[in-house]
Amino acid sequence: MLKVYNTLTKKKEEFIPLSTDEVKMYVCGPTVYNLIHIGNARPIVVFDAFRRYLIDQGYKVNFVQNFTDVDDKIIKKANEQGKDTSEIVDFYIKETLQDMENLNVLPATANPRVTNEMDEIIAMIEQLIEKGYAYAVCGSVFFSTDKFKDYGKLSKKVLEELEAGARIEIDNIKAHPMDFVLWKPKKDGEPYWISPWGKGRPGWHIECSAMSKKYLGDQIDIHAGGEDLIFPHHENEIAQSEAVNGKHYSKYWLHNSFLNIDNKKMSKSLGNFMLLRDVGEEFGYDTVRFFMLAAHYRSPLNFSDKLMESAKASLLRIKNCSEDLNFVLDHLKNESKNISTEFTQDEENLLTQIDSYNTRFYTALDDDFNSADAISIIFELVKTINSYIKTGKNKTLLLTFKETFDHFNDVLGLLYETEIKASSLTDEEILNYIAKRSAAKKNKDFATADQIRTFLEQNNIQIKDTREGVQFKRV
RNA sequence: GGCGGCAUAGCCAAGUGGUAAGGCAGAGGUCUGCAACACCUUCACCACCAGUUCAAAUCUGGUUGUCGCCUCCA
Repeated sequence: MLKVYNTLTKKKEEFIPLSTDEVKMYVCGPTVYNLIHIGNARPIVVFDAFRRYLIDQGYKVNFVQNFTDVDDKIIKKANEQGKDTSEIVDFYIKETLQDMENLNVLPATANPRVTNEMDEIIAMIEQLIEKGYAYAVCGSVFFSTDKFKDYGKLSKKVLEELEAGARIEIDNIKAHPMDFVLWKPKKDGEPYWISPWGKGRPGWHIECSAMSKKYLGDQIDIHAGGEDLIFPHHENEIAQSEAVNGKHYSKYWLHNSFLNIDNKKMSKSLGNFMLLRDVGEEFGYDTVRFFMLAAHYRSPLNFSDKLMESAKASLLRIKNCSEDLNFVLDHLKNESKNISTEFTQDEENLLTQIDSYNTRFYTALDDDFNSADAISIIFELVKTINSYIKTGKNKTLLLTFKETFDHFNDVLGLLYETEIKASSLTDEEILNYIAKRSAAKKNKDFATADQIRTFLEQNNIQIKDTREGVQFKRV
């Protein structure tokens, strides 16, 4: 039974979707004015893995992630570079989608862009005005926070206290200091759309409410994003959506904790961010993915080169196991005499062990998606497999190992083909060198043997001596 | 000022009432021509104080430290 921590109730709750076989999930996407940083990558990775788990549980997941493609920072960047905003936006959306692919993120069911959804956004604002939740002043439209009685239910904030906060600028065209903007009037040099209130563009919060409504309907199962979005973004979304639809909006609100750098929040505005692109190229995107899933999504996670090195070494252990297992199975194909059909007592015990790994793996993920705990089970399985393949040859058991191991890795999306550095050598050439090295070893000409090994390593080929022969892989 | 999170080995990180998963790094060993990979062994009284309990890292109160939200932010 899956339980998730719901920010709305501050409790772990049993996950029961609105419909028995489908889950509607909305994750707030990035504002596209730069390549995404590794902090942006955390919700992307974590909620992708969560989605995979739901799929594994038999749900069809309708997964929507938007791109915010109209925003002050985008306009600023366009002006700086003397380009049209659409040019900036198209470029960064393309690059962000590439980053997601590099992270082995499943494509979303829909990736709506704000600028394509203006009709829905304007229509929603009109309805808010009609229902008395919003008012227009001087080309702006504001949401009237004190009209929505549940305002603050997600962030547990009380209007009066927010009002007392010193950091809120008093804007005298607003009826209430906490009212937030739904539509802002056009300024010089800014892109604009025509609305009943004049030329302008939408406020940030209404965009997600409108896109979520259009692509998923009035009610959704899961709304997810970074914890900093709880207030005001998600709080305002609830106000807008529930005011218009008259229904409870999202059943579960999931928020990931931050990825910090030097124990400080990383953000575009603080300027202490690292681009996913750079980190991914240096340590491998699969390492980034592993790193993020190796901690619980609601725990703060610190980032450093040292930690990435460590994560890379950890992941290598899983990769090596996968390769060794495949190698042994491959080897067994050509060698029928070694295939035993009877299980020894030890092998029977291992089958029981696999069952227990399965149970523990699912128990971990059922408990608020504890991917860190689940990964620890993978490592236990790795150890068991590594021990067995040293001597064990039972094909049925080996296949059971493989099935379980691959399944665990698939649920988290952990092992996938990453870009392989081109080597000028063909497989045939490599095998040739390996044969030469083996011959040299046989003649105790170790100098030549080592020379060949070094040569191959320089060409990004790693070789490994095993009982069954020499393995190689491109790295 | 208001609200919230966190504090577990050298590092990272699970565990939320019955005497501490897992990974990296380290040490010793097996394997190897040497290495890499792998395997075996080894490595924590859980920030501090008080309390509840037969029993607490785990619950309660307090202290200290730390991070975040209240403003664009994943």
